Amino acid sequence: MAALSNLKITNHQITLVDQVEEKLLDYFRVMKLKPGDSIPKEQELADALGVGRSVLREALSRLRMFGLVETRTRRGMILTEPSILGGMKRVILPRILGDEALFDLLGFRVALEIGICELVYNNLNDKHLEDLENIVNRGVVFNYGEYTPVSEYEFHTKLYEITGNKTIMEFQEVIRPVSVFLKEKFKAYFLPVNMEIEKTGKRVTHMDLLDLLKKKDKKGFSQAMVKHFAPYYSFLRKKNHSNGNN
Amino acid sequence: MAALSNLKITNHQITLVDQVEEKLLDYFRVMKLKPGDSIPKEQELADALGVGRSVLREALSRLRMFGLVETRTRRGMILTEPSILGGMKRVILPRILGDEALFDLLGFRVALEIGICELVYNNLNDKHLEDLENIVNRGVVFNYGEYTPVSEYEFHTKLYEITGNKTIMEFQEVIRPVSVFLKEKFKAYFLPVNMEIEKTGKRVTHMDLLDLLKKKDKKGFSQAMVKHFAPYYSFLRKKNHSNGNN
DNA sequence: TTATCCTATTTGTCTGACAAATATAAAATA
DNA sequence: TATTTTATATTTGTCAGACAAATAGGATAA
Repeated sequence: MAALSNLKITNHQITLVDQVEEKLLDYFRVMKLKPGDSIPKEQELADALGVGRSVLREALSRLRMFGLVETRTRRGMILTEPSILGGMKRVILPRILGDEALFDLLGFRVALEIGICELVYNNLNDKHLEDLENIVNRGVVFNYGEYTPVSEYEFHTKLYEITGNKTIMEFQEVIRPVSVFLKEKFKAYFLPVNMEIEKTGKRVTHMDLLDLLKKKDKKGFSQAMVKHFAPYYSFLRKKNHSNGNN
Repeated sequence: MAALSNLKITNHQITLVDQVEEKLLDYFRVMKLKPGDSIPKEQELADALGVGRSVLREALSRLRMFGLVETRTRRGMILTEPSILGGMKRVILPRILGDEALFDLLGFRVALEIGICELVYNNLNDKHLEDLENIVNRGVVFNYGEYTPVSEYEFHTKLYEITGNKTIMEFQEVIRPVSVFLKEKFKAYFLPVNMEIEKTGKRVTHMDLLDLLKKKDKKGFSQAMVKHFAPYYSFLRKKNHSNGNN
């Protein structure tokens, strides 16, 4: 049923701070507080929860981190609208995350990028096409038909931007280091794949994608995007990569 | 260029805790620490950074929250592999997030769900088909051809599961409250849309999706998924929804 | 050699203190 | 009286010290 119930097997014992954090979030929920609403001062909260101010502050520190609460001296604390991916940003440290997590993130990114095709197509206007054209025209290919990281970045960032979805845009920024890191770490895999694609002329270029958008060919665009990401799909399908240090 | 550079305009002044948090993350990066590696004890870190132990602990509390560090009494602290979406889980509080953020999350979810089609298709095996069949067979429709939340949940969760991507699965769990909340809040929008779909016989059912998977019709499956989510797309296209309180 | 106990160390928590900032009240000025 | 300035009180940010609980590692006993 709940396939993910094993995610919360926290080995380390639950500390007071954890409990207070939970209690605070519950408090916000129960009181139906909204951004802008003020919450009691530290001492009051600490007393109400029966903990020291330091414990309360450690819990508050967590909530402050993703902008769920804001405090100004003497003015008390107010609830604010949190940054959804703010927390994620901090823990995306490719050198600390294990390969499995990194692969999952790459798969996540690729899936999302395919998934936005519909949104891109729905939102597309002439200004977007013009911008994309400029990006494609100044795009630089550096070896075996691969785009430079900057060109690649500009083009796909523009696609995200066209969706008009800020969370998706932010996600792209957060997850970029992972793609860059994996491409570098496993270049022994990607290089020959790219050479093969180049040789067989099967590459889907940014220009191709743009042309399909210009032609208002929705299905063609979606399918071309899938092809464009083919190297990643084949990479992810082979789960047993060596460490890339050969 | 950097379309998101305005994300960090933090109004509130940067506190010592924020700085220490940054310094700690830098320290991990620079020292190339990996999960399992131990880090200096609190007092040493505090002294090294020239701050009190309480400030250091507030920063550590944040890192502990996503499982980036773990501490055991007397045994010191060790780095651990963080939970990528752990932070996100905490701030997805539909009643606190604004409508724009909620819409963005819904769009994110729909895009991702469309995007996983390729991964689902790639990973699909007979056991998966059997499981899906069971889920579809015991699925319950409750009004105007709409599935009950449980049936809907089971089917789509299974699709996520087939991808074999833990981050994607976890994401589904995190974001579910948003879909549920929005569907309830804006049922005045969704109800007539669903009635219309039912009347015109254009509904793509879970059975339809399963049949396409059985037939190994990849393109058909992807396109059917887009149709299956049509109500959401049309909902998101109309940005100026009233508060749903009419 | 193995099992048990002791001690020192480290984290978790509490309390009290003070500086900095500022909302509010009080006082001074036009 | 209305407005500006000043003073006070309050609240957060930070530090320091204390102690309990847990336990690693050594000392001691079997």
